Amino acid sequence: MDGMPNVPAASALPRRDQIRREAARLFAARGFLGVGVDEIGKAVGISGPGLYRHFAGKDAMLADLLINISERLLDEGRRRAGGGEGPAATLDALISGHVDFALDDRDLITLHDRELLNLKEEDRRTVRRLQRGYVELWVDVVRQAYPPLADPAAEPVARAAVHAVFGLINSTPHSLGSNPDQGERAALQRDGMAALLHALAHGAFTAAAASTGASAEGSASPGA
Amino acid sequence: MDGMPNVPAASALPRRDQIRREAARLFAARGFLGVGVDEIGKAVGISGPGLYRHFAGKDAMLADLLINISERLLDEGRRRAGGGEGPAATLDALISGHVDFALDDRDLITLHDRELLNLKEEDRRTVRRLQRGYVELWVDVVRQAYPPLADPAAEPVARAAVHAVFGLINSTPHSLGSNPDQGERAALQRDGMAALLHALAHGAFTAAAASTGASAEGSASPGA
DNA sequence: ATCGCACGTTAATTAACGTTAACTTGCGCG
DNA sequence: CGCGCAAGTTAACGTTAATTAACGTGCGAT
Repeated sequence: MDGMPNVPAASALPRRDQIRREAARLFAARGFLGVGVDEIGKAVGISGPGLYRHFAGKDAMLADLLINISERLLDEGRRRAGGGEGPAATLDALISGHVDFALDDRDLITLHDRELLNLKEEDRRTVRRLQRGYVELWVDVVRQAYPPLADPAAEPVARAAVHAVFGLINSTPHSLGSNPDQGERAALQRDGMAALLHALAHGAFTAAAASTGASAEGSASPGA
Repeated sequence: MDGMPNVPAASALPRRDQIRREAARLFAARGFLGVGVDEIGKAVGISGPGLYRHFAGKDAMLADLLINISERLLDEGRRRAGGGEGPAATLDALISGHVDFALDDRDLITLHDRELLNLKEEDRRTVRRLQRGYVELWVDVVRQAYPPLADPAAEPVARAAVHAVFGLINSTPHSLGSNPDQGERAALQRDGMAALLHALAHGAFTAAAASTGASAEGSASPGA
């Protein structure tokens, strides 16, 4: 237990990470319960139970993926929120970060809200805590960027709008063409999609703020 | 084969529909592969294989649910699109229809884009054809309502925006409080959420149109 | 050289699940 | 009355999947 002679840190891609990537791809494509461990093994060149040298079990792979993505989202979000710029620029940074994530880690974003129910209670709580932190981060920034949403009564509106914008940005997997060679019909390229999603998110928040300023923004307003 | 003496049409809720509802609830909660037929049976008061008197198999239940929801969406969409009003009013009608659907049939909306991969090839093609028709309906109306999007080069933008707005509206299951008695924190009531989603969708489309009018809207625009 | 461990392999174990078989029951109708 | 069928029941079957056991192999360090 002296140095670290056994750690293959110099290897191009550690087996563990290779498994992570393939597992994410397969889980995203066919669902956690829809892929067997043998299939994951085959995807990384080893077969079946050999995976158990690297992960405690199939559940542990999913937990690793979901916890890691949630942590990365939250960390990067905190980093961008701490940029010391104005609320508007901060919100832009948050949006860009999330858009990049959705475009570059499509598999993980898909898993992130599709497979939460396949986690054991403890891991699910962990992920949910991280997700909640991330949402709160956004809610705070959005309310600073749009004064009408800063009203205490508008807090549920801001929160719902944040969730909705997540759904908007995460819609990418459904609309982006799969193969890069030829668009299935004529899909947008990555950067165009990023710009569009950014604009859409902005438009949604602007509309949320505008809708709040008008009539009843509180809890129960009967009638039209 | 004379009249129809055997059809229990007068019953309060035909067994078949009861199964549909419970299966949708369970599938949405824990995934198609995550619930067993015994569990579905127990939910409707019969046990296990008794379901096979009403459906050809578990696959058939999911297919029934997904095809039905896709048909309902498309039919209602066509109905609202044929209202003979202006493009703006038509788009409003489409949005309202989809919002109602997302709020009132949350389970089905969840299944709609979560469980498509668990269908057999033929059923999957059927559902995809219906979904595609629904998307085309929206794309046409959106492009009429927002002239900048009518430009042929902006067609991919319009399509992506439609997908994104679907993701936005369908985010409801994640953000709406589950139990009606007491909001888990302080969630929006149904009508408030409907109004908000409507406004957000509008804002997103407006932003899409605005973003198109400005710079390069074509395929590849290098640089910033 | 050889000990020991990281990393795999294949075979066995166990549990769960979808589906089918064989059998019951209650009710409408000639 | 008693036929016949819709609608269930429980038991059995066959498959599949996750996990564990038992067993190899190559290499780095003493």
